Amino acid sequence: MTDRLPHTLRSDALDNRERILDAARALFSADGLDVPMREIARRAGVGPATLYRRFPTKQVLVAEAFADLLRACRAIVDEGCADPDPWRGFCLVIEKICELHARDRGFTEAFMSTFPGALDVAGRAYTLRSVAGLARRAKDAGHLRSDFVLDDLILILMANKGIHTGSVATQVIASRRFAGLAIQAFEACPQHAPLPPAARLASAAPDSA
Amino acid sequence: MTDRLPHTLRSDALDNRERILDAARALFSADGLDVPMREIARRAGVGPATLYRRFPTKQVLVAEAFADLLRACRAIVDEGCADPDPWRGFCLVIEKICELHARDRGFTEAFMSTFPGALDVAGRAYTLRSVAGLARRAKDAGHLRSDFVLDDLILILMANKGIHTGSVATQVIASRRFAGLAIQAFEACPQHAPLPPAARLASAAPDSA
DNA sequence: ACCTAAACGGACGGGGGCGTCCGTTACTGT
DNA sequence: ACAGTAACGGACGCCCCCGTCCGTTTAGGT
Repeated sequence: MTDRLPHTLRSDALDNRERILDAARALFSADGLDVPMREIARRAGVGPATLYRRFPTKQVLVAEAFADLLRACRAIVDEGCADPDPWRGFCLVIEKICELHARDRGFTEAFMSTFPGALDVAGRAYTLRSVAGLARRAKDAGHLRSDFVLDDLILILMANKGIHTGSVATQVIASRRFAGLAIQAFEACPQHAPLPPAARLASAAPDSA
Repeated sequence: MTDRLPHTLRSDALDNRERILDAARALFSADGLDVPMREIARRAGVGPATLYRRFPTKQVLVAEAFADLLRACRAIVDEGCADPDPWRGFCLVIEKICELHARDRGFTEAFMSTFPGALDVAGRAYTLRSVAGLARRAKDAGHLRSDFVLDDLILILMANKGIHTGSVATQVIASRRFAGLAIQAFEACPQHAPLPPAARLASAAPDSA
C-alpha cells in the first residue's frame, strides 16, 4: 500500500464492521431504534470509538443495518405488482409488509422515518408509485373500493406499527389479524358506506391512486 | 388546626397542585408521557421538589392528570351501550374513543398502559365487559360480524395509537378515517372472508364476546 | 523479521434527567 | 401581631448516554 486513501478496509476492521451490523440488527429488531450506541458496541465486542469510526452517525448505522430488509420490502411490492390478479397482489403486499413490520420493531421505526432520512427517499417514492399503479388496476378490476387513496396504505402501516405485544409470535398473529381486517375494509363491497375524508400523509402523491 | 395529620392542603399548596396538573395535562397531551418531570414543574412555575412532594411518582401524576379523561372514556362506552341500536352504539364507541385518543397523545399512552397500572384495572375490566355485551347484541342484530372478538377492539385501539402526524388537526382527520375503515371491517357482510385468528391481548376476557 | 500506518478501545468532558435534602418563605389559626 | 409549621425551591449527588481524543496494538506489505 504505497498509495493514499485506502478505500479498502483492513481484514479485522471489516470483521468488526460485520459484527457491529449483526449486533445492531439484533438489538434494533428486539428493542427498537433507541438502544444506546454503546450497547451495540458492547454486544459486538468492540469499543465505542470503533463503532463511531465505522458509522459516524446513528442514521448511517440504521440505514446500513436495514438495507437488505428494505430491499426485501421493495421485493414484496414488486412481487405484488407482478401478480396477474391485482387485488391478490394488493392483498399480498399488505399482508407481507405488515408481517415484516411485526417481526422487526426497529425496521418499523426506521421505515416510518422516526429517524428522518434514514431510508432513501427516492426508492420510497418509486415504491409508492408502483403501489399506486397496483391500486389503480385493483380498482379497475372492481375489487378495491374506489374511494381508496394511497394515504390509506400509509395509514394502515402506521397503525400496524402501533401494535405492540409481549412476544414476536403474538405480535405476528395480531398483525396478521389486523392485515385481514384492513383488507376487509378495503375490499369493494355493495353496502359500502362512504368513508370520512383521508388525511394527507405521504409527501409525494402526484395522482392519489 | 391543633390536630395532627392535616388531610387538607394549605391554600397555596392546593393552588400549585392544580397548576401542576394543568401543566402535566398540557405537556402530556402534546408530547406524550415521557416529558421530563422538571419540565412539568417549570411550566407550572414550581420547583421540582414541590412536584415530587405532591406526586411521589410519575404514575400517580399520570393517573390524576387523566382521571377525568378516563371518566369521559367510560361515559362514551355507557352512551354507546345505552343506544337502542347496538350497532350504532358500537360504531359510536369506536369513533369517539379513536377521536379522543387522537386528540391526546399522552392519554393514549396511559390508556394502553405504557405505564402499567397507571389507570385502574377494575374500571377497565368493567368497561370491557360492557363493550362485550354491546358487541353481543350487535352480533345478534346481524350487523356486527360473528367472528368479532373483544381483542379486535383492543387491536384497533392499539393500531389507532400508532397513527402519528404533525398536527392534532390532521391526527384527528386520519384517526376518523381509520375508525371508518375499522367499522367497515367489522360490519357483517355477505362476502365475509374468514379472518386470520385473533391474538390474546386483553388480560381479562371470560367469554370473548 | 521489520516497519508503517490502519485500527483499536479505555478514558475523558459535557449534557441531561432523576430523586432528595435542607435552609427559607409565607400561610393560618389564635 | 405572632408563633408554629406546612410548604417551597435551589442545589446536590447519582447515573446514563453521547461523541472524541490519544496511547497502544496489530495487520500486511517489503
